[in-house]
Amino acid sequence: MIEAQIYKALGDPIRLEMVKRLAMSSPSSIGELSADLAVTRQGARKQLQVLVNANLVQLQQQGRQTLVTLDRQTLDVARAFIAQLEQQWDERLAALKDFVEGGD
Amino acid sequence: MIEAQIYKALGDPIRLEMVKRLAMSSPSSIGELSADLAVTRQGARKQLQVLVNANLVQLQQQGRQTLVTLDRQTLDVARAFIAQLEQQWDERLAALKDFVEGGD
DNA sequence: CCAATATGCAACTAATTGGTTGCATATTGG
DNA sequence: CCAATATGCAACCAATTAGTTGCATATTGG
Repeated sequence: MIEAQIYKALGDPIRLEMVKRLAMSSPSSIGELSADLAVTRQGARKQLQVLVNANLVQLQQQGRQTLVTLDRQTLDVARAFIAQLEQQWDERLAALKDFVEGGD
Repeated sequence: MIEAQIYKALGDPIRLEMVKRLAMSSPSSIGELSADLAVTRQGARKQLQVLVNANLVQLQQQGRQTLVTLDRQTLDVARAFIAQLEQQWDERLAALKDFVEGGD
């Protein structure tokens, strides 16, 4: 279940906030991304690493700061998987409806 | 961050497997849903409760068994939120491209 | 009626996660 | 050059989660 790790990474308010910030302004430095959260810089850094491990973001050194870039492809995997579940659900529902309505 | 709880619930292989099964055959009984997983029935039941708490599924008593139904609306919230992030990303990217290309 | 079925609840342990503090190190503006 | 900036790494503690075992209870087919 490759996708599980992605959802797990998104399943935390701090990490989701980081992803939201990146959607608005990517790349950001780790410092920017960690500002004004409810945790220390090092706490935020550990959360960021979870996003890195899930391939939701990528890091790139730049002088004394590190830039964080959102990985759109991984977001897409997450979205597409849910869309697929929904499609299966819808198809089954339609089939059931046909069956119930019978020869109408 | 209401969505975080939903992703967190999806962020586990056992729970994601349950959701996948439900997309194929909902409603299922708790027993069916818990069969052939790598954990005991009670272990599976605890995982199922996480899905209930995130409103991803609903329970409904039926005689001696309990039926589990997938909640499509909640899946939709999860999918739509990611889609929105992607859209923001795309818009920013387009704006940046326009800026770089300047008066072309 | 009663054994088999389907499930629930609680206590407990082990593993993982979330967060902190303390210290080290590389880069850079003035 | 050097103080300020931006970051990393490791040890540690607290809280949450994952999973188990053991036992209780309601429903139902024969």
